[in-house]
Amino acid sequence: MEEPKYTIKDMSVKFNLPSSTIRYYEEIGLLEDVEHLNGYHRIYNKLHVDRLNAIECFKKARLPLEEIKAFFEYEKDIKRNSKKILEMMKTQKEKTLAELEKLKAGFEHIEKKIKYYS
Amino acid sequence: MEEPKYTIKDMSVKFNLPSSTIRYYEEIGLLEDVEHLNGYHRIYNKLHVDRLNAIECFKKARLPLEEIKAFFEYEKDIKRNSKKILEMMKTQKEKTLAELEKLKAGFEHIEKKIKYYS
DNA sequence: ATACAACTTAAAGTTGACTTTAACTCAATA
DNA sequence: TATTGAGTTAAAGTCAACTTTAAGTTGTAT
Repeated sequence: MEEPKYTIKDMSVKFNLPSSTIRYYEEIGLLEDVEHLNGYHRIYNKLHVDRLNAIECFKKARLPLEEIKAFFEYEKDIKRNSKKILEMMKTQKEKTLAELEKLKAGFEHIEKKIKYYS
Repeated sequence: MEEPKYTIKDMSVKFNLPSSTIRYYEEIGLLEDVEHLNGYHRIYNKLHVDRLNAIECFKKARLPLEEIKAFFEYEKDIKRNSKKILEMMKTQKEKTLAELEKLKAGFEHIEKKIKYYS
């Protein structure tokens, strides 16, 4: 079975991201080893799909792209870096939790306004 | 009883915001009618404290400052605008809810990583 | 063969929410 | 009275995360 390949348009549709953003992620090193057909058109594979999925997850948790990139760098040598990764994720867990609390508080403020103006 | 007055430093401490940010909020019209002592030093009152509290709540719900400003504008004529305000708040409720869902999903992704690397 | 849509690059521009800078003013303390 | 620390203004700068632009390339449909 052939490995599935994707054009930038495929990826753009799959992830609902503009092509320019996908190119930008490559430029800043978030997407690596992108094949260029005839040294020109980009071709993506399953690894890139997985990578973009992970990026989207981390984005939801509000990790800055630089942090996400660092994570992938560490992941290249898990043996050496698993402790560092764990530390990083735990730090991020706290931050995300704090964000969640703030957002919940904000949500309740909005709900109060809705009650008041109903 | 005298109405309590606050310097910009008081407000900065009270809200844990840099003075420059408080000045900036005035500049973009989020804080209004700020008294200037001798036409110079800013003096804030209870209304400004209330206003900044509301701003902080809306910020937690991730309303852009422009939206927050629009809300305060509408609030100046509640009779005329209560319907508009309600609509605005309901729209925002949906957005904030969507944000909450995304953040929760992100949080779970982080938790998975922590389990994996523990 | 040619037109055309879709892709490419590098560089510059955008957005929101501040922050910093420089030059100045005022009030309080030594 | 002189200095100092806090506050002021307008304007420019910063930052992350993109987006747009301009000029060029390539594959496909006529």
